[in-house]
Amino acid sequence: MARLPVYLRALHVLAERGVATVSSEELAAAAGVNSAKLRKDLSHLGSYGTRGVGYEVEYLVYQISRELGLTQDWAVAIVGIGNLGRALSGYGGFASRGFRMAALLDAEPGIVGELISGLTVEHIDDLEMVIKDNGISIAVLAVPAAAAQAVCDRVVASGVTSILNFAPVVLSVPDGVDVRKVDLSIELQILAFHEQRKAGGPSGVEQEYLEAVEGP
Amino acid sequence: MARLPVYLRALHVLAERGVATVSSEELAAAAGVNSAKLRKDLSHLGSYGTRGVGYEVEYLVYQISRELGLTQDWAVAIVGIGNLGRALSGYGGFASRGFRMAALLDAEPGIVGELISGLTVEHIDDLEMVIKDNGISIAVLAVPAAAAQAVCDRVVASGVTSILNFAPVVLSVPDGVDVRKVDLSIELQILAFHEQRKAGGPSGVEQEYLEAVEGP
DNA sequence: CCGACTTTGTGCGTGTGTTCACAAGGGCTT
DNA sequence: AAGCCCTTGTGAACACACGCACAAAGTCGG
Repeated sequence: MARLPVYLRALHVLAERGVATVSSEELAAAAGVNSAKLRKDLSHLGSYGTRGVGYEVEYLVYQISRELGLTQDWAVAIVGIGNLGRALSGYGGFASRGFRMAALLDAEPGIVGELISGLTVEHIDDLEMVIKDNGISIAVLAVPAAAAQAVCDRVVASGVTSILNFAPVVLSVPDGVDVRKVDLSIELQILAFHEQRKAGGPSGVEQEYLEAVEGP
Repeated sequence: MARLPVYLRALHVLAERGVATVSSEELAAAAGVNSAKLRKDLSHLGSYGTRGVGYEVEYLVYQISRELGLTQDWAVAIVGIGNLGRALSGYGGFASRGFRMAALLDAEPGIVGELISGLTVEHIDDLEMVIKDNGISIAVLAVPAAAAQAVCDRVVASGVTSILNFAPVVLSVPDGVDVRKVDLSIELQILAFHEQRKAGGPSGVEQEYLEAVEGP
């Protein structure tokens, strides 16, 4: 389930505060979900709480981490070291959860060789070699839209089976390869949609198109 | 619907290629969804295609843009000009869709005054003034987790009703304020989860916790 | 002008996710 | 040791979204 990471983060906060046990009600509030949903999620992964008491924070952290595969070390490559790629390479939230930035790649000669977050940027021509040598199974694509599919094909051919795509295109990949897409512009558009709804919605302006196209 | 921006992007690509009309089947393939779903989405917003022909690309672009509120100009503020804030301020996908970066804010004296993407970074002490003077209704939060709720409260108090939150915390806001959360670490965790599933899943390691805690 | 073909719009069955509500179960107090 | 109270785990109703499949509708060729 996609909510497990949210629970996990809330649990980490509680653990830092020294909380030993937590009820489903409290944890659900911290995670921003319904308590029944949380209990069902946790029971679904077979983890047990104690009736009358709640869940032991440390135990639950371990169970969820294991379920998510965070008890192992994942080597991640970032392809495309523009502004976004740089931001991602320095993002602390990755390393603290078992993700190790293992390689940075770019096509721009002015960027290749640069030292960023302790890693030297390598040339994308060496992509296949870099991926195989470092045992990379997850790639982050922060490249321009026009290059995304080509880069995607190459990382898949090199053995990568999970891709986090920031380019605004729909990638096509073979079966067995997972793609998650983060589109920053889409998020803003969804906000604008709700914002407009608050302001009364688009009703009453149905004729705008004709006016814009044909003149009033 | 959250899929409209995806359709819109696909339509823009088609428009650039000079395509005049498109069938639901073609557009659905470009957007990566089922064609029946696409038709239902489009009919839901009252837009009409032509049976036997398809949808007129230009007309559909306008209809969806209007539905999403992209025909108006949205002023956006970015709070927190770290690596991520810089990447966002320079992201071209915003300006091309009716979003205008109107203000950049940060608390760090070394950053305030800096010129980034044509804007001077302002001090967060002036947040209320900046938001009101620029008519900002959407704020992007790229601040550290510890500061996020406080900043959120301030932008809401200043009249912002839509927030795009990159900080890894669950923000609490009054009714009428929309929050969308982008958590880069969560996306990777979800990928790791599927990656682990492919490799055989967490079965067989149930005893690891006891061993890790109590010794073998 | 007519018929065949294409594509939209939608009714319906199906499956999934969400929520309520409650019984089962365990701890804590007396 | 016994009963009370709290919390989990889950059964069942509900709501929603998805996709198939088809009828309505409009176009194009003859």
